[in-house]
Amino acid sequence: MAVNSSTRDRIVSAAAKLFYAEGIRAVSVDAVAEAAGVTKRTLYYHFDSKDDLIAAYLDGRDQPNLQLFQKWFGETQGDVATKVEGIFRNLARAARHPKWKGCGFLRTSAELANMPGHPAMRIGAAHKKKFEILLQQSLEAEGIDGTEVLARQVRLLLDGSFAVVLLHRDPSYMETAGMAAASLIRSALSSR
Amino acid sequence: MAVNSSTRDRIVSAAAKLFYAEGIRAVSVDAVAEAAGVTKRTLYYHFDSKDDLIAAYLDGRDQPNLQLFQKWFGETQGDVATKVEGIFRNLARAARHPKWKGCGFLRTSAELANMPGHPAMRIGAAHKKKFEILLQQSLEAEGIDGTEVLARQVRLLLDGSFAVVLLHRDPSYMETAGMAAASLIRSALSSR
DNA sequence: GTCTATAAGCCGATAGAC
DNA sequence: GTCTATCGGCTTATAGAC
Repeated sequence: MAVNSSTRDRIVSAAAKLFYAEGIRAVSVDAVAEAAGVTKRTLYYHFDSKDDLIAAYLDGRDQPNLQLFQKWFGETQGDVATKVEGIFRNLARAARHPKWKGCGFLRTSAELANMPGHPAMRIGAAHKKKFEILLQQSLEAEGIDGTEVLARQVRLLLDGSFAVVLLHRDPSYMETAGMAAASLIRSALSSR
Repeated sequence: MAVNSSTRDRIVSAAAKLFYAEGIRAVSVDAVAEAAGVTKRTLYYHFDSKDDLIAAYLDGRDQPNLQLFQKWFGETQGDVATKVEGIFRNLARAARHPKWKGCGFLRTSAELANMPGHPAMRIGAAHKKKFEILLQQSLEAEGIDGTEVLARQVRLLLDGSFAVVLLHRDPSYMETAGMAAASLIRSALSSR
């Protein structure tokens, strides 16, 4: 029979909360199991290893995060530069929440930098690439040239703002990044 | 009498190599002591705690890193936009080295995100701020307006490229970031 | 599928000798 | 200032019962 998926989901949910709040290597499998209300043995029934659990954590964040960015882009009124700037403005608002701890994908990749082939690295890279492609498609719809490079640059500003704000705890950097992104997009718009 | 500083230096040097290569929490105090050729008790004579050692590691990287950036900026021929782009080009070259693992300051801040008041966070923030100020001064010398915002934007692109290249292992993002930085600077130059 | 119990070893940090 | 020896606790992961 199929596994009890609600137990698995509870474990992933507890892992996500703890890994994001404390960091991957700072959180033990014991702590995840306890937070999920299961024994460690049950956790190891559903996941082969802690590495497997880390991968499941990031995999579960992929679609929700992308949808949030799309929501922020879609609900901002204005041209495409303003809509992209809206992503950064919303991100700055999110970063002011006391529980905000940067980007889980980037923080995990920083922590697992000594394991380049780790499944979590592959999932993180794919997630970020999807964001880039969504961005590129939005830019392309405006008839802009060189959208691949432009989408990469906006994405560099986005990930830069995650890193910088995590270090300084000053979300205004996200608004600065949004201005830079809008400026780069407007340069491309004006040379159509 | 003064402590034997060469022993201390050997410990910091061993810590730097290991923390950068493997990550902070992945490296034990035992491993650092062994790599430095001292016992753990000697290490704890020179440092109060592992946290103290982490701070010493980052503190030791502050000036060398800043001087490297200044060297790359200074040796690149051209206007200030081209010179800044030179930093990114040199960084891309460095990132192609197999031992490159991103920015030690950013990776440490990602790993210690759950300890905002950690001495290492303060040292990292100060280091990055110094880079921003050096950049701002170079831009100001060209008679550019709004150099504070511009220096922040270039720095966001720099730290973004550290994060992105660490995840994708594709140093070409650094050249893309350098193009964006040069583009933003040229916009400011042309409106003098 | 979930439990209790435990393996086997590593963790940061310390006591006390010299 | 550096050593040997060790503390108490936590680490990932597994054995075997139900």
